[in-house]
Amino acid sequence: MESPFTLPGLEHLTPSEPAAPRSSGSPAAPAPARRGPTREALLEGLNDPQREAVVHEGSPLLVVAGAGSGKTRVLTRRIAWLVAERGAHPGSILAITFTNKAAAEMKERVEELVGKRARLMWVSTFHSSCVRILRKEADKLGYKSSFSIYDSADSKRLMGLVLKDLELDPKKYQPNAVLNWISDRKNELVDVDQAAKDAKNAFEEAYVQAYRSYQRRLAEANAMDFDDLIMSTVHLFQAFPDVRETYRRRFRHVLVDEYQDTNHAQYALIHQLCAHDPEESGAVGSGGERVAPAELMVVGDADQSIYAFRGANIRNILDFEKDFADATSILLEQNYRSTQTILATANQVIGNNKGRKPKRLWTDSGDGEKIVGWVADDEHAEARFVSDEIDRLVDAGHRPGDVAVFYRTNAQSRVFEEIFMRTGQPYKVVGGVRFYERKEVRDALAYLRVLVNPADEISLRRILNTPKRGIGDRAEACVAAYAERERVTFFEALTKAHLAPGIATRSLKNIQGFVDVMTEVQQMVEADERPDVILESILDRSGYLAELEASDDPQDGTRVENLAELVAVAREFSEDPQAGPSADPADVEAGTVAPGLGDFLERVALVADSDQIPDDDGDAGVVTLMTLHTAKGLEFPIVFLTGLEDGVFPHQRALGDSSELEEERRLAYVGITRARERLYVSRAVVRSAWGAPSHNPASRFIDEFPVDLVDWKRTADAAPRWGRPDAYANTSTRLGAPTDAGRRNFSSAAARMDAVSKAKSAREIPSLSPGDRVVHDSFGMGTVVALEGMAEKAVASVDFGSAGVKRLLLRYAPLEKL
DNA sequence: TAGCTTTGTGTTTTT
DNA sequence: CACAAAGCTA
Repeated sequence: MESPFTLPGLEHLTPSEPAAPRSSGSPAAPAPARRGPTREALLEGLNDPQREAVVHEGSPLLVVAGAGSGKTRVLTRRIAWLVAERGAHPGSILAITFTNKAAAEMKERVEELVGKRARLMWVSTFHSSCVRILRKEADKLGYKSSFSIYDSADSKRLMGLVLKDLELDPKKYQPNAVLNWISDRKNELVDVDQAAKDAKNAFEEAYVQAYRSYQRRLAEANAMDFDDLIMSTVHLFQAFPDVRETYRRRFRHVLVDEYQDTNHAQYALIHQLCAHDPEESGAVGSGGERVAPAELMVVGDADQSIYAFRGANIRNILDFEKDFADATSILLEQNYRSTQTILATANQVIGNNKGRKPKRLWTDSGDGEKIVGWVADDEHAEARFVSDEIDRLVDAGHRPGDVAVFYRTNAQSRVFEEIFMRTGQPYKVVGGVRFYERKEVRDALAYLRVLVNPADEISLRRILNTPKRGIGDRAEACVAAYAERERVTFFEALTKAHLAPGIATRSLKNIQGFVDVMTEVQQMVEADERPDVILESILDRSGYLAELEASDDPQDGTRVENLAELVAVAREFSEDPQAGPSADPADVEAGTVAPGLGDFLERVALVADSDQIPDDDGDAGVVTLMTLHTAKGLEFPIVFLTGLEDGVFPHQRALGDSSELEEERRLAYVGITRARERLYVSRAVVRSAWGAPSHNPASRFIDEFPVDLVDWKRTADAAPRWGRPDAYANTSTRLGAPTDAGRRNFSSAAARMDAVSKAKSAREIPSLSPGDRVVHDSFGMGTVVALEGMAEKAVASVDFGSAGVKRLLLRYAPLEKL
């Protein structure tokens, strides 16, 4: 079965090559005499079910892997096993992971086991794999191989244009709502025509119209959105059975991680590659020789399914045995990560979900510490508790790098950042505002995208007048109208702007200048110049960099720095021959595809979380902050689970819906099971959102914790009723004051009052000069970089480090000189 | 056309 | 509250 029949694109490769010597620090067994690791080495340290999963052959396999049960180990060992023991060609292995980080990690670990031939495997996310396929087969779908990938911001812009064109009431049809609807369709593989048939009312018909127009414009722009990447690949396989056959033939082993998070489209893709061909059993011989389906192994845990909101369908994992004939299941329940106390808590919490398959994690490593609980008066006090506790832990010999702080929503990170900044505790926020989402970075990337794909209208319009070059809305509209009328791309219309009616001569000249720069730099692209060189060149020649440098707004200074960083990223990419996630590794090896600008853009589009990889060793002194969603797949010796309040976690939106509530509970399960040794849980009695304080009851999940396993060091009873006159007493007095009874939004009106009175009473305008250190209530410590305006109108620009440079009106800003 | 002011919108989570 | 988009004026 593993005989090396011809693999597309792999003919030139020798199927076996000696494994690279392992580094001495490798945890695996010592180097074996024959090539690759020994059987014993590959199975060493595995328990029975793990071993069974590694060596299983012949039928589709579902591995139900509880949290911390060593599933990554099983996956990597199995891949190594396939290569070393069963003679599988690395190029015939497709391993799908949920994040790029997981993919990189898995690749590395397999490479440690079997050597550098592992590089021929496809180990990537669904999206990256699909892009690889689509780039090769783009022409069959009417696309060019250079198609752009639109992220949600691009999609939103495009949808804005679409809705305007269709003259739909912007109040009733908001871009995001329409896009979510379309995304749902795409995840269910419902194309425009099918959606049209399904439309039940005028409202949905309007959505369909938007869907149709949106798809048309995407195609015209030679662009796909995230969901298209999966859906189009499935459609490609459906419409071109021979193409599908090629990939079925190629991928003899398919492994899918985090299977519980797959949506219908992803399921369909796997099914097409790995299920028995339905046509095959019916009319035998009609299609000539058919290849037996690939061996499939999926790994997942229904209890960790936390992406239903994004279309993930737990059904996929629950029904695996029905979907794939003769499937085998293996259950991994032994946990190698956490203490029994932590596991018992996790088990009990998740046990409140209905209709799940029974599973109980256990460990033989002992009970460990009790869980520590804390009820704080407000979110600042909660953060202070976390900070104090970390200090204590560090004094006791723990490393800050062993500590993670989890919260439900990104916004909650602020108070922690604030306190850590104040105490000087280094920290790292994973996720949140991303490098690649900053304006200047997006602008730069838009330039690059247009260079690669001039049809990309959204990117083109973004940069047309950025930097300001005197091409206004009016001129842009004229060009757009001309493009529409002549049925040419927007870029083409720009080159022929002189033919478009109604454009001012001045605008025309500016347009020509822009077009000239773009076409000139395009020649660099065609000459396969390095991405970093092209980037520097376009930043320079477009005048973008010059505008930022000439600006006296200190924020633009950080923008320049960010662009420099982007150039550095591009340079690193250009110099890494293994870089392009887009290219088939087989092609890269053969030297047929060199990573170019297109590959760089793809890396940026699909690997946008590259800066959030928490290294194991690099950051021993740095506390990690992240949302619970981001935490999935990670582990930390010490975990703080914060904001355990009804309305925060579980989230407000989930409170009324039992299935959403169950998803929140799974999220809690994920959070709890990240902890290796110690788990802290905390909540705040009062939490301010939008500047309006709200009083949240304890999270219902807290009631689901085993009572005797949690040691509440502080409870709600300790809440201040007497003693110091503190903020809450004041707040409630103000809230209770009837003066504002006529206002619509009672609490936010009170909050506004609060802000005003603070500013009036306590605030004296601090006299500052550049270089002064200051503290801001929410941004923390910063350095004054510039001052403008006088007295009441004085504005300071303050560099808050990771929070960026802010311009603050001193009259109101909660700023204190140090 | 550009800069300023006003208005509105968002806080789930991500490829 | 903070930011983006839209609207208005010079």
